[in-house]
Amino acid sequence: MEKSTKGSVGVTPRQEDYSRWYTDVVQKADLADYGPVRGCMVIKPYGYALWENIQGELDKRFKATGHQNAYFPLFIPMSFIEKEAEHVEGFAPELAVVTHGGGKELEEPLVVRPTSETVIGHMFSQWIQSHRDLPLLINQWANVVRWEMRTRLFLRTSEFLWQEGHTAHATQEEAVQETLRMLDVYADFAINEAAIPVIKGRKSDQERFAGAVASYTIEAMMGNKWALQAGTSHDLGQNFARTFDIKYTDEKNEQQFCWTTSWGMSTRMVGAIIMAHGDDQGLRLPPRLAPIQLVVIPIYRSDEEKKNVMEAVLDICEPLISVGIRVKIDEREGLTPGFKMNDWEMRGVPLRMEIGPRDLEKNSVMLARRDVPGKEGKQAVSRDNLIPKITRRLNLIQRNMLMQATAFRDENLHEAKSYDEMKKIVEDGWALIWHCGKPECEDRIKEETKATSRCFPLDKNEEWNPKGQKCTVCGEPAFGQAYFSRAY
RNA sequence: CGGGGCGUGGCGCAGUUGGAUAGCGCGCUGCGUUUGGGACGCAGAGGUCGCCGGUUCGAGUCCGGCCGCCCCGACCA
Repeated sequence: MEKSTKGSVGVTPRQEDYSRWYTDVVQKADLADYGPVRGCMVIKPYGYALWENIQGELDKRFKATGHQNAYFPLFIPMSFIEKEAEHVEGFAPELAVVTHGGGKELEEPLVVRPTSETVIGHMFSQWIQSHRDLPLLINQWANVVRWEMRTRLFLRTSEFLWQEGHTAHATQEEAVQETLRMLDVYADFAINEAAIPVIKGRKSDQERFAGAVASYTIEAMMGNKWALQAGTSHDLGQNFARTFDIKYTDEKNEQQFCWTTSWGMSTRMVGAIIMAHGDDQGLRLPPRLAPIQLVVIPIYRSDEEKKNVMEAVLDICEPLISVGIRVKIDEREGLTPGFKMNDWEMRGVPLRMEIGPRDLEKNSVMLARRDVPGKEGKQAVSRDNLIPKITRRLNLIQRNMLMQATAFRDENLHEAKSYDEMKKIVEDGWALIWHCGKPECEDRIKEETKATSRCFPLDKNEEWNPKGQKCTVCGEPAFGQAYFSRAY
């Protein structure tokens, strides 16, 4: 009972202070640390390993859908950013600008990329000549910088890591299709790898990417019922094609502007995983992304016991490792098994195996699930056929975490028939309303309730601007049904 | 940038109206006993008290000025 506050282990309970809980988890689970520069974080090995797993799964999906990786420069001429009117306006306040190089003032300031539509557009215009060059499907893994006022580890830092996909197409249909296809890729990744049940939707004009025709998003619900935008996909129309002169010659030998898209997912996803799954014991990682899937805790008293136990541990682990299960043996000396159990729970390892003298006698091991707290999640299993037993459990945990998160989300989605009803709902959940999509209306809602429009969910909107539906808040014709909630 | 708070070993803090060698918990090092849900004993290491200046016989403590951080508000993956 008096365990969660002892020493350097244990986190602030979520109910007491959710932000502090989050910060505690990030630091105590050893994911990240604060860097010397305001708003910049250091991603520690454990956190980076998680990011690498995220990268791996996404990258696989990008390749499978025909995209190729490339790399574009960090520095962008200021003039590039200024070319697209809405784009500058959107990004101007958060640009980091380099004015000096080699001890001299530069003729033209360089912007540290906040995103790469402009440079990539510039290059695309040189690479694309003919319809035979299309579609051009490019992705880059990179860091970007957006000067932020208030920062939080993983969720909003001045520098962050992400991937940005950039594609050019011959037709609008194809570009729209690409935008939605990549949204599906993100949703598939979130649901099946991260075990986060996201809602796919379209952003309001207010929330739309600066320079896009339409922005799509996957929205996830965090443990405090706030929303987190976990990935975005943008239909850029011909906006960037026109400003950067991305043209191709069609079959009739006529010049046409391309239709472009861009889409991104960032290290913010790590924050989403923490907040969608974490509990008062700390982090809970979905097995498919967890850097360590199975942690093994040897238990022994004497040197004699230690020798026997360690022998069994290696014996048991070798085949598991050889089939690709990510196993960690906790051989640290001078720490009790109890401490180690709590420590690895804090770090979110999905499955734990305890091996001690009693297990050797019975030719068994103890398995404990992170997603089922306490004794209930613990089970002695025989040493025979451990590979399928462990694989099965990891799959179960993965599925269970998705189920838990889905149940939690669904409990907190509510339709609101009136503005008053909506006000109540968004205090502690997401409200679905008919919404006009007008910035003035959204501003008012935000002012009065602190909630913002998250998205017009695709599965609840067969068509935009349906006849006869009125905005629940202002009474103007509705663009569609939209979720509103507090958001990160 | 506005409001609130805070800077003291790695972390969290205490330090009274100025007073002696700056203390406590956790962590860290060594040794021993422990080890199936956050072990214990003993012995150690580690601090220009954010920075600069001032008042004073004497400043962690008082005054002034900087710097940095955290929380709350307007922008954002």
